[in-house]
Amino acid sequence: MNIKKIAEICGYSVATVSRVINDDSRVAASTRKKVLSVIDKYNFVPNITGRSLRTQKSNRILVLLPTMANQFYTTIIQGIEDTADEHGYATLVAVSNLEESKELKYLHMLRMNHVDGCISFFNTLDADYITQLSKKYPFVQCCELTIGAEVSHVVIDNEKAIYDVTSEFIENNHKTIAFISGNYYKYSEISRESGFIKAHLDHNLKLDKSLIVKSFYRYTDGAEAVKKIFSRDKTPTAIVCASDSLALGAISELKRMEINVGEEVMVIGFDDTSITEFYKPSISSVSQPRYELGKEAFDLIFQKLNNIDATNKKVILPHRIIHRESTGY
Amino acid sequence: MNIKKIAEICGYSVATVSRVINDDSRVAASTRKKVLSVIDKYNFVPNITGRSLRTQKSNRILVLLPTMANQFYTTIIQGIEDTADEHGYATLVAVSNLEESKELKYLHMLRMNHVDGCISFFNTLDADYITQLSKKYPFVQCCELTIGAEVSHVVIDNEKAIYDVTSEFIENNHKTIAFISGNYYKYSEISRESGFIKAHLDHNLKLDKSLIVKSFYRYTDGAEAVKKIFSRDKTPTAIVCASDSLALGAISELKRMEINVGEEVMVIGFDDTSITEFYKPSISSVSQPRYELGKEAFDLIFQKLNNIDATNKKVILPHRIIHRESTGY
DNA sequence: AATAATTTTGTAATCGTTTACAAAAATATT
DNA sequence: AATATTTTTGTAAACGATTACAAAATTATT
Repeated sequence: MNIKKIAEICGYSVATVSRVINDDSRVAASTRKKVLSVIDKYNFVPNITGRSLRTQKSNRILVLLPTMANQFYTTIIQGIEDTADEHGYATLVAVSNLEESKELKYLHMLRMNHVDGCISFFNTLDADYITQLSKKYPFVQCCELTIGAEVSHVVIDNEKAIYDVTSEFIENNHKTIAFISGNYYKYSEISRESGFIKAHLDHNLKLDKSLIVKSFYRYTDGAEAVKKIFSRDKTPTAIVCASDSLALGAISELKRMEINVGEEVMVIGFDDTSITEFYKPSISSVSQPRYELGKEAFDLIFQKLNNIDATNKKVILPHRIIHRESTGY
Repeated sequence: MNIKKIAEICGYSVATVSRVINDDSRVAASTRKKVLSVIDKYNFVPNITGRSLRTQKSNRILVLLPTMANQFYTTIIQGIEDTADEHGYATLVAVSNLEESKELKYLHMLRMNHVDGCISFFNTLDADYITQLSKKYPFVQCCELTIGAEVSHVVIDNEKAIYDVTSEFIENNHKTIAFISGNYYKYSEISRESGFIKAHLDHNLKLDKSLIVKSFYRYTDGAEAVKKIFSRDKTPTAIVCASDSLALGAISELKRMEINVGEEVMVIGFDDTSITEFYKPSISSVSQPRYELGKEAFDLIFQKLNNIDATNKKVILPHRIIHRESTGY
């Protein structure tokens, strides 16, 4: 079944049928009614390929993830998908594995009109490239951003999140606080670290830089970091972690050392992935509004889809600090 | 840049250029060389929309998940994606949320040629529908299957997995063993339960049906199940769970009851999701070969993509039982 | 009632490919 | 050298939609 057959059955031209489909005002009410009834009867849905070829639009957006293996993304994608669906867009998910070549390959889909826009969660490409790309194609960064790039994005205030967490510890009389983070030198890491430092400054607490440990985000890296930190003279009474996996590793090492987490030492993670709730002790964490991040990301790209020259918006959504056993609750 | 421009630059017709692109043998070697150099120079990639319209193929497959919120799927999808990519197929991921209407909506993409085939992880639709669908469109079930449907699928031997696990417990002298499962009445559940029962029969161990508890797959359901089981006279010394989340809930409840998991009571989960390794105690589990399941699922659909009448294959991949602290290792 | 203005409909080109079929060129056979 | 065969190339029609533009039908204005 295609538009031509529908047209034949109706006794109108394909142009008229097409106008009905696309809600074009210049078609008589009576005609519209007849055409719609035939469309309905045959369950006709216009072929998206034909339409895409003609309109040079695919009505698809690409979601570009650094990896699939992170619980954190699933709810965000759901938010994107639901919102995209409402606006008649399909969502395609692809994974770059942090490889620039794969990233370029998928971004090539923009140039080829295979997708109309891209929501990206992490870019290895530089600010200039991203800026230029975003001038020509609807492009939005979500949760991470390329520092210096002119592009719409939606994030939480990573600096403030860690600032708040750290300040809370300081206000509860913790004098020695450690910070375990990743070392990709990306926006989220830089701003989280700066939040950690700022909290010390604002509360006149002297900060020993050796309390800041950086490695990767693996579970084992959290454990290693704790070993390192606790080989110092003055050991911390609170540990701020830049991810839940780091917090998990840190806590399991502390348990091995028979240090009571939540009493002797407080630990907090980041992202509030499902493991935080189930672990013993349950892990306090900074929660990002995942579904809303996804929804907002689509809203942002939708503006660009309708007008590529729409101004770049920088949206910041609120985070929440969730206290569980690992911070003594 | 399009094929017409390339043709002009080369001084050949679009037909010849198209033949070069599609590795058609009837083009002179010298011509091929010239055309390829121009294609290379301009970085030309044929427009997939134009091609799709003409060939009535999209070179895309759909992966239909019941939910995104399960770590279990990520590696399988990676396996599908990598293999699909090798064969020039793009992978689209969609989520049904177990709603029949959404499932139908996405399957409609098959009829509309938006995708060439579908790999599905759970179907709410009945065997007849699936059978008919699979006759007309490349369709493969992965990890789950619709009992009675004639369709290619790839699974592990769920019955044998639980049979092996249970048998091991029996052989290690456990006399009272509980089984906690979901109650969707899907293939995996039915076969796992039957493996549990069969192991008892084959080892002449009497089975009290009240030791089989069914609910959902949530963490809390595992905890509830343990409460129920331990309110009996004769409490079990081993618990077989149909998922890791159930095992997690069970273990945390046992801990609350101050029962030593891995010594007094053994617990094993299913799927070997990342939490199993990190929890305290670490959780034993049945591991499915996730990447290979994905790879095989694509291989199966690839056969159907090339010949819709290819015979339906039922592939069974090997599982592994991984022992950790929760079974005393 | 004739004309102008507006609304409704149709014709045909277009998007970027692939592919029957035809035509031309190259090679083989007599 | 003439003809038959094979190889290589080109022409033009599809695929299924949208959309200028033209034409026809309707309505409004005089």
